[in-house]
Amino acid sequence: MRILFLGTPDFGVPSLRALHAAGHEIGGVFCQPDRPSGRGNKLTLCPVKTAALELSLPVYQFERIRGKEGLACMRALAPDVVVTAAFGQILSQKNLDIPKRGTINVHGSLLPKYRGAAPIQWAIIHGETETGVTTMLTAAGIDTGDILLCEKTAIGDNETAGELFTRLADMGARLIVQTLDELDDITPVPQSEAEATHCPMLTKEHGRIDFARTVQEVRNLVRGCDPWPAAHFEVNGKTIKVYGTQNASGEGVCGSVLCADERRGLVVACADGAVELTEIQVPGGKRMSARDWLRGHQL
RNA sequence: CGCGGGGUAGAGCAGUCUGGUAGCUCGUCGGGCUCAUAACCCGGAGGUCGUGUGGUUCAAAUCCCACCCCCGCAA
Repeated sequence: MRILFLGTPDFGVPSLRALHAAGHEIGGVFCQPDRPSGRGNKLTLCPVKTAALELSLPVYQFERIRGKEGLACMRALAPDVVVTAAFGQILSQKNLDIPKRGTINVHGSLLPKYRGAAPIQWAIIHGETETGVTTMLTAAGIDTGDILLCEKTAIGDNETAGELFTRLADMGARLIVQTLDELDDITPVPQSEAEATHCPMLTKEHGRIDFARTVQEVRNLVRGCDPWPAAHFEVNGKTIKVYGTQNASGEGVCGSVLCADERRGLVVACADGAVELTEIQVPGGKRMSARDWLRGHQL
């Protein structure tokens, strides 16, 4: 089938590679425009573009794919199917009308739960024990289209968003290939609006740790915000990022530091107990074990 | 030329401003104490101070120059 692939960040890369490897004709890869980013504000290519160039596929970038130029470009490429994977722009009905056999999206959750921009992180933050990937026919709403296939997976007790992200991206790649293979035999199933939940795009503010919550909730936040935006809290005007935790013993006013020495580690009181922050990062410093950091610093 | 912090022993840091014998905590090795210990005491090993056949100097971790690498913010 002649496919147009729309994606921008890492999540889409395995799907793009898998479709290419499966022998599909990829008429074009669309991604967000290159933007200045990173230290020094250098112009940075997005992961999907980098992968597309490696595969010698033509890349198209539009500020608004819904715009006249974007639509014209898509039409000119005459796709059978459009595949989207974390593209980052919302398609209009005009975009959706272009491919003969429809637009299919790969999403990192078990729809209709966790519609929206950061389903993987939110699933962990909310303490879910199971998630998955879903392929669906794209409709005009955000992640509201009829479901084609889905695959479940358990979330590990200590699994971080970054780790789960990688696993789901690979699962999504297999699932999108399977979906296209079996497209004629799959009956699309409408989503249950009653069960639908929507999650917002993650911001740095979402990573702020509220020690008035339970130990488990704090630990879920840390896992779900790793590696970005990183769970963090302020002390003495410094932002300390937290990447690793474990249960600890102790009681105290929520947020109070119960101990901070290299022997006992960095322990903070929460609503129903205490949590040890085992891996941290301070501004300008590397990620390191809290005990290492405490050898040379005081809190 | 977006803003900023940093590279010193296996780990984490101080020392740099004000140039003058390389320090601290931990780990490690050996010994001691203890019913015992991640406790305590004594002793030891371990460093081209990011790189430079760079500059200044009687003397450079420290001042000057160039380069490499790591990281935070902002996007």
